[in-house]
Formats: sequence, C-alpha cells, structure tokens
Amino acid sequence: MDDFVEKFECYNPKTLLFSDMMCEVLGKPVEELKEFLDMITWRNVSKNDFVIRPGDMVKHTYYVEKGVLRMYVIDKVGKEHVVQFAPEGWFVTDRQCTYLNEPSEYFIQAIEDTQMALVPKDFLRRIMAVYPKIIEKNTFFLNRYIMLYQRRITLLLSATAEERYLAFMQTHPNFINRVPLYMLASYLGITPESLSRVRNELAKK
Amino acid sequence: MDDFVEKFECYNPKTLLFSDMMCEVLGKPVEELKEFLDMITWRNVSKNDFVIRPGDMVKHTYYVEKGVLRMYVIDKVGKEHVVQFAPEGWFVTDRQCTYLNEPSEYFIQAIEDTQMALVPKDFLRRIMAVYPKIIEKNTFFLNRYIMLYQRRITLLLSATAEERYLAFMQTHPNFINRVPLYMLASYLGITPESLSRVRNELAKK
DNA sequence: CGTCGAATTGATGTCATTCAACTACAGTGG
DNA sequence: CCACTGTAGTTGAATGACATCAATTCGACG
Repeated sequence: MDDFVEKFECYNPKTLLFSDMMCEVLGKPVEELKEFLDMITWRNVSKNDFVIRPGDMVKHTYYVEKGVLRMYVIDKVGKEHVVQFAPEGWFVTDRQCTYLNEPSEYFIQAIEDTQMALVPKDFLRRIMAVYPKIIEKNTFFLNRYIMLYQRRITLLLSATAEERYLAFMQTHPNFINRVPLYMLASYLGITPESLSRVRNELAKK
Repeated sequence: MDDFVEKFECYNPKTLLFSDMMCEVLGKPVEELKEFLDMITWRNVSKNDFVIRPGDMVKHTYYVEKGVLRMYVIDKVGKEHVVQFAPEGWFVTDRQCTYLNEPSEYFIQAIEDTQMALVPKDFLRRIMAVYPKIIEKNTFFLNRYIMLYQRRITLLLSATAEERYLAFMQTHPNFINRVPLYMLASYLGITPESLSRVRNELAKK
C-alpha cells in the first residue's frame, strides 16, 4: 500500500512543465517537438476563478503546472461534491463532455492561483502518428486514474469517516494546508462538522 | 442522463465475441487478424468459480463473451465489497496487479457460467504497431471506465440508499435477476437488510 | 479594528447498521 | 419423492454513525 502511495498519489515527476514532460517521455529535445507543442496554449487563473462551469463545452484537457484545481458537482439539494483535486502534474477534464459532446455538469475551479497547459482534443491523435511511444504514457495515465477511482470507491464502500480521512492523509500528505477542510470533507463524503470532530478525536490520541 | 445510460452502461455491441469485435473495430476479416487473435485464449468457468483470488498474479485482461463476473474485495472485518460487475461485452482485470506487479487484493468470481477471452498484457502493444486504429477503441474503453467510476463516486457521495438503488435500476435494468440482491447491496454500499427495506418501501408505492 | 467565511462545538434527529429470529427455496442424499 | 440442510432474503427492535441545525470562535484580509 505504501508503494501505491508513492507510485500514484504523490506522483512527482522531475518537472511539472508540460513541454518538459513531453520531451522527457519521448526522449526528444524541445525543438523537435515544436510542431506539436505549438498546439498547446497556456492559461493562468486566480484563486477561486472557474475554469469550467455547468453548461460549458469542454474542448481541452487541463494539465496543471502550478497550483491546484478542484472538480465538483452541485447536487439537486444544492450540496457540493468534490470529484477530484488536481495539483501539479495532474490532468483534469470533463470526459463526459469531451467524449459525448454533452454540456458539462461540473465545475472546475482554482483553489490557488494556477497555471495550466491546455491540451486540445486531437493533440494525442496527431502526436501519436509520429511518436507512438506517447500511447504508453497516455495509457498509463488513464490506468492510473482508474486505479485511483477504484481505490476511492472501495474506501467509500467500506471505510468509516475516520478511516477515509486517515487514508487521505496517507496518500495526499502534501495536500493538507492546500485544500480547505470543507472541501476535503466533501471529497471524503462527510460534512465539515463531522470532519472537524474526526480530527478532534484523532488529536486527543 | 438517459443518453449516458444507453451509451455506457447498457453498451450492447452487435456481437459479444472478442474476435468479431476486433474485426468490426478494425474493419478487417478474421483471417487477416489471425496473427494477433492467436495470442488470445479462451476459458470457461462455472458459476461460483474463481477467476482470480488475492495473492494471484494477473497476466490477462478478461473479456466476457457470455455470463457475468464480479470483482470484489474482502475488508479487514471480513465484509465483501463489490467493485464491479462485468457482463457480456465488458473487460475486467486487476490493474494494480498488472501495472505494478503486485499480487492481487481482489477476487474475481463467476456469478453465472461464464465464457471469457483471455487477452495477454502485450496484445495491445503488438496489434497497435500494425493497426493503430485500435488505440482509439482502447482509449474509449478506458475513458468509459473512468466516466462510470466517476459517476459511481458521485452517487456514493451524494445519494441515499434508495436513490442509489434507483440509479442502478435505471442504468443496469438487464442486471436484475442476474445478480443476487446481497451482491447488489454490496455494490451499492449498503447491507442486504437495508436493500430489502428499500425495495419493500418502493413496492408499496 | 471590523467583517466575512471557515472551522469548531453542542444538542438533537435520522438513516442505515447490527443482531436476531424467521421464511422461502434450491440442492442433496436417503 | 420427501426430509434435511444451507443460503438468500425478509422483518423487527435496538444501536450507532453521521447529519442537521444553531450558536460560537477563529482567522485572513481589507
């Protein structure tokens, strides 16, 4: 399980810039990839700004180079539910929107001032024609996502509020102090009050 | 949301045989794909048989041609938690095991007599060298997985037992009478007793 | 220093679990 | 063919975990 943490949650590539990552993955200098990197644009958003809102059509995958994003929904009784946090080195997008051409149901919002690379939908298809090696990396990223979600589902099915909090602390130690507790509570599927009590109990020990 | 159901949960390809699906995806006759299809083996398991158990090393992705598999874990207090059901046309594997070379923590068991295709780990890598089109299909399958899991997480975070049951009934109408209720309860994250009461309440209406 | 959102704390309520008893039914062996 | 057995499913009563609501404190920021 510790391995899992290291390999997946606290994934910490040598560099967090999208261009550098591409160069490293493909083992090519940046000049050689210019044709493809020219497809990428960059965007900075301030804390609390929205990257997407419900109703938007999402055309990019967002790669976070600096900062943290959170993706969340608001349910029919007005409550927020955090689907994922995306810190440096992570991708986030609304796949339902991108793949099904349906307007998004989600919010993506910056928790800190954030710098991100906007990867257009056909970037992968075009670069893979020249550099098929990229596929392995992409498949790895997708599989990593699936594994993380599966782990989270297992926790939601089987663990108490306290256990889920402890699991989060183990797998995302660098997140504490970056995300407010009420968002963390939402991610864990409990109320801020409950999280407060859980932390209080743990502190006593 | 209805579209979602149709496009994802009740995905019903024209044919459920792995070879036929490959031919259809690539638009090639079966003879032409022989080199790759020879990598596939088939296996039949009887109801209640195990495909994998904790401690096994998983070398294949299983594609269900007929029957249903369920993947589940047993937690530290001995309770089962169903991670996914895999009916005809679905893939299932333990990615953690396959990707991280760690022994599996999961059970995969046949709920009905089941016929499946065993796809070895390097099948994709080898076939994509000749038929890059396969990548799109694979990426689609992986993204579909992510979307489904994301949806399930959202439900676990926000919905009551009754709402989760109703959502399941909507998205998997063909599953009722194929999976026993105690497994469905486990999938929904509730006890069999609670599910029984939920169904009882709904029947009254 | 004042303000507003975040976090904590207490009192109370509710949904789902737990434990136990019971029913329904399929499979097995005499 | 029927009694026996075990598993799935149901039902009831008591318990518990977390939610809700309301009041208060904390803390960042203008």
